[in-house]
Amino acid sequence: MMNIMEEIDKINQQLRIKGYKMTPQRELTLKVLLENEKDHLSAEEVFMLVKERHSEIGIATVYRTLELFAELHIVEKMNFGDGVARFDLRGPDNTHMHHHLICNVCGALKEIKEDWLGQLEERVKHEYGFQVTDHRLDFTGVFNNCKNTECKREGKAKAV
Amino acid sequence: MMNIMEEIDKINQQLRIKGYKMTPQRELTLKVLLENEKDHLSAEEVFMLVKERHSEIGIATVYRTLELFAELHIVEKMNFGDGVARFDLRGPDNTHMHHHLICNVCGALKEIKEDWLGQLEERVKHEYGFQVTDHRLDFTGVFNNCKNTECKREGKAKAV
DNA sequence: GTGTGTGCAAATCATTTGCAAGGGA
DNA sequence: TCCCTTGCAAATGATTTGCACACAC
Repeated sequence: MMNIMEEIDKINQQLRIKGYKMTPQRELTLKVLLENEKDHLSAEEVFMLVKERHSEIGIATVYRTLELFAELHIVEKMNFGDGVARFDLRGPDNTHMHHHLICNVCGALKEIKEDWLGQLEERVKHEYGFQVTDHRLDFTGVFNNCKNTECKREGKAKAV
Repeated sequence: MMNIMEEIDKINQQLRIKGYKMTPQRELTLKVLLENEKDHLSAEEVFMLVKERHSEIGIATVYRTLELFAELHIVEKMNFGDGVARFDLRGPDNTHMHHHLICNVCGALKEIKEDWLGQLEERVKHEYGFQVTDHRLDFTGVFNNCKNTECKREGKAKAV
């Protein structure tokens, strides 16, 4: 993975190209996302983490920033069924090539950082006449080594 | 696909086993789901369709019914990013073996009624020590024959 | 200055819940 | 009777919006 400052620079450029500015709020939001890349943070979680370093920020700004990042394909807005939107950084080229394993028992969420769907996308193209631009693949189940039998899916999307 | 009355009977039994009753509201909700199997209806859409035949029903009942059906694995509660939960009937054994194609241009949603993930589930099991119980696979992109270039994803999950 | 970005508070919208009443075993 | 179920209205909680102000080019 790239250096955080490099990432920020690159996204700074992306913003400028589209006529947006890199503000302290946006930069901090980005840092928080980069530093917690493995967790799939909700807007509220991002807000609290940003607030630790920049206490004047308002939650509406975080929502607006995340929405902007989603439009620019910097992050992906996902919903794992716990009632809040969660934000997942995309890859270096803003590609989306990872999948999720979600443990039913402890709620842990692990990423598979590979793209397993090349063949299936070909199949979709030929059999269904559908040109794929993005995909989403989540597996739910249980980790063999999941010890956490009492806490049942408490709505946290914590990295494993 | 099975006869609607047979389906209802079967689900009736599932309910009884768990100590629940088949009420007119539940039966109508089920009928609406079966009759619109290809559309992925939201709770509000189900509510309006049920209301046409049973005008006294309250929307809370529909929410509670759909939640119950989801617990019993009769339907699956899904989120396609348009801000509402949508409900997808499961197969005859309450299995979940279909995938989605979502057109970015017209918003159409088509189901692939096959399970393409057997191999990948094996891979997850061996490489990640994760026992899969369910999965979700959505592709977004464009249908080659999508004519609908002006209407951009209006939030409807209409069957194609 | 013009337009973009921000914080605050109020508004919105889907969904959930409390509660009193209905109805079947 | 007991417990499940329902409709209504009110509550909830995440997200969005209106607005006045601040800031950068």
